[in-house]
Amino acid sequence: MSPIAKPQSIDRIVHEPARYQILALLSVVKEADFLFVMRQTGLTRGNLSSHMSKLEKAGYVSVVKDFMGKKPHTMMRITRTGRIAFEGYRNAMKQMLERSIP
Amino acid sequence: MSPIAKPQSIDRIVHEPARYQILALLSVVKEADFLFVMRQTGLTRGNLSSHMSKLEKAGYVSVVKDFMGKKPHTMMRITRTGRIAFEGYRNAMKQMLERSIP
DNA sequence: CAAACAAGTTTGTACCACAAACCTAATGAA
DNA sequence: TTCATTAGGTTTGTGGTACAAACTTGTTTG
Repeated sequence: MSPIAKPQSIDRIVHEPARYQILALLSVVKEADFLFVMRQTGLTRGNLSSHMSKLEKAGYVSVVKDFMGKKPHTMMRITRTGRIAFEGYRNAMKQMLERSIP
Repeated sequence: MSPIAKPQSIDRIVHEPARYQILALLSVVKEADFLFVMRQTGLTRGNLSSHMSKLEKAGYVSVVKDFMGKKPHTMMRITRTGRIAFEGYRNAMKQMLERSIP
């Protein structure tokens, strides 16, 4: 009966605040383009790009690049897996924050 | 009126789950020795040692080394600053987890 | 044409979490 | 006594990471 249970299975992909923000945003819209996400989250292009890669590699978002007129245009969506991971993280963290602290 | 507010000021010292665990434990006891914290958290000696250093450097815990009989004995407590940081983190995270998600 | 801009990607840097190796003193076996 | 093991930690080594700055590729503007 340990008073402080272990925060087992904190998903490190979601645990990073910048990525949490991205997932939180994508979880409330059908899709969003790169610049929109950049402005909403306040991330720089470089950071957003690398966080997006990590999320994509984890299968948490899908990215579609096409052209809008003649300019490249990157759209992203949260995947089913990503949504499950996001919700799982929220629940795990809520438990951790409530647990056994007077 | 951004739907996803920035998780401004997530304290990175507390944000690491291992350190959160340590602070959570220390927040409910007057003091604890190294081995007790090690067993409760499940951390290895090495990891606990380095996390303790980081917490001490941040001023979040105080560490007192003396001898118990002839063996070294390390006691730690959470500081006032540490308790404030810990509570602040919990509040910030709770807000982040509740905020604007349907 | 050249210079500036748009939309991203890659590189460089400083840090970090964890495990493995190490250290110092005490104890146990022979 | 001498050698190995244990106790209680600390230091080092490694692989990874977040962020900013530099770069890329194509387009628009003067």
